[in-house]
Amino acid sequence: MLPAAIHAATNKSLILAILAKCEESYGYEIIQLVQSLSEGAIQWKDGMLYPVLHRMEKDRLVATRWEIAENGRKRKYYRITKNGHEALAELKLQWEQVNSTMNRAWQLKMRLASN
Amino acid sequence: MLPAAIHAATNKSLILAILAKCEESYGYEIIQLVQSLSEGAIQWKDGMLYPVLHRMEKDRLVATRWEIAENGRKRKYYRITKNGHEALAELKLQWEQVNSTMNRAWQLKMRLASN
DNA sequence: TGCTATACGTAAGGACACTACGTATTAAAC
DNA sequence: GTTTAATACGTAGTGTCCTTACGTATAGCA
Repeated sequence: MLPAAIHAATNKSLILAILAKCEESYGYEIIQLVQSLSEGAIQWKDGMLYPVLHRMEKDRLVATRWEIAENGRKRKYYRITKNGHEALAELKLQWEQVNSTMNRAWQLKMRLASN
Repeated sequence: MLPAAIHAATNKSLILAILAKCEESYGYEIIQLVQSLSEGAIQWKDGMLYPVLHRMEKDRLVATRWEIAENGRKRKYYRITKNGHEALAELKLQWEQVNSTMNRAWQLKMRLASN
């Protein structure tokens, strides 16, 4: 399994990116979407996702409504808010900065002292 | 400043990548190298770095020696171990998987249901 | 003499991942 | 008909680890 730190660094971004494109989704489906998007590399347990969603709701990054789905099950649907869109843009920028740094680090060729 | 989660997800990789290319480095220099590599995006405080280095030493990812530097200061030099090289390779692979997922998430075009 | 840069360290608080567990419904398998 | 798996939500407790705030010490410069 991926390290906890990777999960912590990516969970909000992934959820927000998914909700930015679906008009709505719900916990169980998000877990499957992330697994599909990552080609199996990221497999969230439900106990890992729900606290994140609750925190994001508290922070007004997402809004929710309960509904009885067509299959008779009770579901809590999440949608992204304006705050959520702003947070997503910022997280994306931060990720790109850090990813560039990681790539530079892996390509280091003994020229550290001269920089 | 970057979120704590980003730091947690990247600090070991950055340190190991730097030490894989320098034969040796030390805390204060690593902080400056990371700042330079990231073009200022990542600015570690010393109190954030040293606990990470100590944990990595305990986990045998790095080995250390004390030395009096040419400027008369006492320095603790770190070098990467075999374990460290292996950990770096694994962390790099994990990062690439997750980065691919992030990129796919940001490029989603409403085709979630069909996958 | 005082300030800044260099260089190391720890303590305490807080945030949060992760496991384990609990509840409930539907559909399929046996 | 009964069990199992899939669906769907949730919380409690443990442990990890970031972060701030300190503390120690030397060198160089104004």
